[in-house]
Amino acid sequence: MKFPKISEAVVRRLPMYLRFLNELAKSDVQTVSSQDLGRRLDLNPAQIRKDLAYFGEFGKKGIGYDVGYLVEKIRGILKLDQEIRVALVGAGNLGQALCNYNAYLKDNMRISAVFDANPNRIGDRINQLSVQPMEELVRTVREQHVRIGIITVPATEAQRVADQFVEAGVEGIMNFAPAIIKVPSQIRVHYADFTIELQSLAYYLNRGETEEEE
Amino acid sequence: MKFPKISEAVVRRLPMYLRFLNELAKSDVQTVSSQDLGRRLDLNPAQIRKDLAYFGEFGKKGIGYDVGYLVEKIRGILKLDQEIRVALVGAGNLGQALCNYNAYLKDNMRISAVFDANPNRIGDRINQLSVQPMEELVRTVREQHVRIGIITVPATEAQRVADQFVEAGVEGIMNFAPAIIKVPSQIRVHYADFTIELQSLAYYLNRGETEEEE
DNA sequence: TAGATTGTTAATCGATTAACAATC
DNA sequence: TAGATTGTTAATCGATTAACAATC
Repeated sequence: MKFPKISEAVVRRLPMYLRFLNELAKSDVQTVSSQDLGRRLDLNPAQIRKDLAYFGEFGKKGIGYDVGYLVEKIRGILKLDQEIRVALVGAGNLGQALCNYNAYLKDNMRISAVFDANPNRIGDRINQLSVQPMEELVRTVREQHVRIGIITVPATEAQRVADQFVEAGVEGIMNFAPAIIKVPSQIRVHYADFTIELQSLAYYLNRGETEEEE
Repeated sequence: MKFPKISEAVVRRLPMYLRFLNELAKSDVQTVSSQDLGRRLDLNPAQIRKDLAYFGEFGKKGIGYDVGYLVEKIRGILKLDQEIRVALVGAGNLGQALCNYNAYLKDNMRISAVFDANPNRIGDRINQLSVQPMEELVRTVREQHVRIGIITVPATEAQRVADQFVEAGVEGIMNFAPAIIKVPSQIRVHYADFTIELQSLAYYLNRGETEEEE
């Protein structure tokens, strides 16, 4: 199941398709066309067909795509047909939020360990999990076959945590800290950088506007 | 200060430049070249020069860019030279995390009001702010001249909250809920969709790998 | 059969990169 | 002056969209 060189843009659309398809499945919709998908997701139908066609012929001409079948296929492509273990470092507000989201991530991703550098937090229970000290990270991650590491620590600590994850052998890192981290090239890093999102949003505000109707 | 049609990609790089420039300024670095920036941010220097040139001639040939001057310019472009008020709806884990981040967003964005639909949370204090009931959203947002709304509620409630923000006159919305929201076209929506980021990360994992050295 | 919709090729559009004259 | 680096034009690359034959 090897695929050609797929662009990042394509890969990032797959989870969007999946989410909508899951909604459709829940509503017992059997079939969906690229036009339906496009209307809902604000995408060009041709783009959707092209995206899917990179991975196989999932549709039927004249009919569209079988919802259940397409869900299975996309899950397979994204490797969500197996459980993927995740570890999180930084049990602060954001880290706790993500742990509790666990339900949300249910789509076969599971946070299976939480770590923190603050001794006061060690042993705290977050959504079934007990917060562990940093010293146990490498061993635990290896033992549990954790494949993705989530970083929710201050920017100054991000690189250090990333190094530990790398040492422990994770394959991907999701970094919420506002910092660029350096890792070996075979390890994939995705950023969730809230500040950048918010600052770029500011660009689109209307200039000035401090004067108001009183 | 009106600019030509700038692509989203360019706008999203500006905050990255800003962040690194701020670091340089703190280290008392006077001057930076597009090559320095590119090395650090993993971008092509030509791209950086081109990005900046959309907005003016900020550099000196043979020298580079003055760090302090460029910081001021980018802040102006992003409209961060004025305080931008932000309101947040959903005082759950994630909402609280973002409120406490307030320090981080200090770059002239300030969360000035927090709302929640849960009666038990009304009046709770989060980082100086008292959680208000949804009924007060429209009035408060108008009074405080809030320009950006942050949504951190469950997906099922996201559209309802967005509608309220729109009614109250915000100019931009930052949506953390895993749901697409519909708003009038003059209102800008940015998504911070953690699930999509994580699922697309899974794509890049190595297939299979459940068998391990034991 | 007529209508709908896919998969795919070709056309278009836009973004990134290279190259270089201008100049500090 | 020689070396460095910008701003900008031209070349390249890649992604999106249009179009349409195949076919359910």
